[in-house]
Amino acid sequence: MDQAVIADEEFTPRQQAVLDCALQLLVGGGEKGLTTAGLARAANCSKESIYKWFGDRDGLLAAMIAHQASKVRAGADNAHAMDGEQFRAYLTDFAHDLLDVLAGDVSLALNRLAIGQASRSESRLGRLMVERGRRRIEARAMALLEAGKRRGYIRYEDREATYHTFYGLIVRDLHVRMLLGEAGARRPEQFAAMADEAVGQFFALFGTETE
Amino acid sequence: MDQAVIADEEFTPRQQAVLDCALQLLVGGGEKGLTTAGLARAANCSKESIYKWFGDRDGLLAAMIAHQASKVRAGADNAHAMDGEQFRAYLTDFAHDLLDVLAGDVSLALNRLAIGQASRSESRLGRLMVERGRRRIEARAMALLEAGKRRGYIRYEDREATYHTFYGLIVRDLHVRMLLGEAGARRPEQFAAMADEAVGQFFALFGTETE
DNA sequence: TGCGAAGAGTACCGAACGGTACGGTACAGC
DNA sequence: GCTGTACCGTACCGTTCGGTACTCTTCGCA
Repeated sequence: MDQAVIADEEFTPRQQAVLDCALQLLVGGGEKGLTTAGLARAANCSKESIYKWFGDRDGLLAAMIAHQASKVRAGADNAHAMDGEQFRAYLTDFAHDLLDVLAGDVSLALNRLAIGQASRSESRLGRLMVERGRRRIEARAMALLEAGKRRGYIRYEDREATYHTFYGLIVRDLHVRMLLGEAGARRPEQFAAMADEAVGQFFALFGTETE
Repeated sequence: MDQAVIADEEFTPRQQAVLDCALQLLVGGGEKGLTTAGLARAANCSKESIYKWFGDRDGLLAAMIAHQASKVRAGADNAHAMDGEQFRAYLTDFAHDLLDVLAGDVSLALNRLAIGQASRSESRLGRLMVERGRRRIEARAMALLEAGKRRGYIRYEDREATYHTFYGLIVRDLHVRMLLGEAGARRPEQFAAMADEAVGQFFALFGTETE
């Protein structure tokens, strides 16, 4: 809006290396751990190059978000003829992947960064975060739900609302608690069980088999 | 832990006024909008007094959280003989109150602050935030669930898990989206409908009336 | 009336950070 | 060999902010 929006165009390998280094610094020390001087030192590049490539600090942060989002690949949408068991397995996979993504170090650090800056400037980073990171996995879920409905495994009226309910059943308050740094909230070994339970509840609400 | 933990003891009225002013600054400008000099100017007090009262900046932030938490009053737990309709109404009230609290300006600002600082220092503020703000409303919900179970309106095994599911049905991904500054996420006029729907889904999962 | 505590207002210090400028170096193309 | 380009490393600048010190006023109290 106020500036040329960072497009999907790839950065040079050198720039990507710098961005990865920046992400690492951000994960390690939070927003205060990511300074231009520190990044230049850690990435063996000059501050001048950083400013030449990304404009200013906000441009760097936006580039980091775009770069990280470009690395997340949406799971292939194998919507071939699936039976009910496969559909349930796909939903469970999605739930598990969602929990894994949200609990990732880089994801948490970037979300913390975007949230910390959300108060002012109408949150340009927050918008980027939602559009780049969220839409992708959301689209995967939407396609999955649509396929399940078409085959009669589930029924619903509003697809968006249904997805949001599914999301709530999976994530609950885990995301915010992880963002707050609550150590007990990150238990990846329980993600499988949590995904199973969420899918079970989702079928209880929207399934067509029993009831 | 590392310092004398701020207890519930009340601050002096003068100090509370300063804390309220600090909260206002935080709401208005985010973390960067809250500086000691700015607070001193806005609250007509001296920086030296701020440091004398609260120690350092972290102490001020912790005091702000404690102060704000002390203002949130948990709804009276009217667990008298209630019928199913009343129980459902209580749950709906809880859901609506929860959405209102999470969407509040001060709550969002404090959560953003705590999340922004959660990366380092093992998130002392985050812990404070969870313990002070969350436990209270959580306790109210727990008591409500317990009463509903005792009277046979709902059934469940794990009370904590049941509460978390209820929370997920109510909040979905709204909280994080509001924290990210997504304008479309704050629609207080829809909170009533959302609370209704969440309670309906909750009963579909845990209710005993119509299987 | 004198005294001491509390606190406002201000000046100040040191450190950190964003951003810029400059010198030095490797390399590609001619 | 000459020149332009890209880039590293570093020094530098202006600003901001956390935190401290000092003065002056107010007010309670004996």
